[in-house]
Amino acid sequence: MNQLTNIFKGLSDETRLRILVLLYQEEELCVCELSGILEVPQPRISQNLTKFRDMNLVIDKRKEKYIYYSLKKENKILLNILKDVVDDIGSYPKLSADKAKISYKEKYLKQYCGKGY
Amino acid sequence: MNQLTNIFKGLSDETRLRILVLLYQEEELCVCELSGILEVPQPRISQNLTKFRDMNLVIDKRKEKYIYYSLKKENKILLNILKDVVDDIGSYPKLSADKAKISYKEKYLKQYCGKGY
DNA sequence: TTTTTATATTAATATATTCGAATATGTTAA
DNA sequence: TTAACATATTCGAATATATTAATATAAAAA
Repeated sequence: MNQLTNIFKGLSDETRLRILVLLYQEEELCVCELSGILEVPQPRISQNLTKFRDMNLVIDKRKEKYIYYSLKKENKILLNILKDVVDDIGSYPKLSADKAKISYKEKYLKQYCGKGY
Repeated sequence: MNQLTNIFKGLSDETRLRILVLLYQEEELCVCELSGILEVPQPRISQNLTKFRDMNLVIDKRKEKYIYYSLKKENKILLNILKDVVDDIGSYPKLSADKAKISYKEKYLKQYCGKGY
């Protein structure tokens, strides 16, 4: 039950909610993409992702310079809750705006130079 | 979106989650029933219910001596989330135990003497 | 009216959270 | 190796939240 209240605590902060909603909509995102899309300083993104990892809500995978985060698919409750939110995303302009920015995510890989990742 | 993170904040505390889960499963409960079922002091129940009322998550209705609280049916997001939790209530022994105690709720109306309420 | 019961509020204190600044670590590229 | 970049960690200040005890209000019963 602590696991459950912790999930809600995770969702109770705007930045963290935005991160999780983005990860629900996009298979994986790295720290700098999240920082760029949300316009939130990198350390804050990183701190929150660390908490999520400690809570077993996300996993991380390094790909060269970048570390990509994605939701743990095993956590059904979290996925169900995020589905509830995303199903109603039209009611939340900020979440919709974040989603729109996913298409431009490469922009936030500052060193991106067409190498295919 | 603040409304949304506030809902999650509401759910992120064990006592508050238990209150909302009870109200999801039972049309209405008064303060002393909640206090008795959860074994949590009355002022704490009352304070949390006041916050819920301020957030438009519950409504209250006086019936003689007692004040009964119930969920606002308009808040679809909250109801959906509570459904997710209750659908998996078997995973949360404390929530299941609370639910079982609903049958004895009259016990917590200390002045109950068979008058039909 | 006085007492009892149910609920709400307040004040004091303890605890937790958030955020930014500074810094550290790890990786890649030159 | 050094420089540049991506990510992580630590710490302190400001703020928010939780908890308890004491007390207030309001309705019902005596």
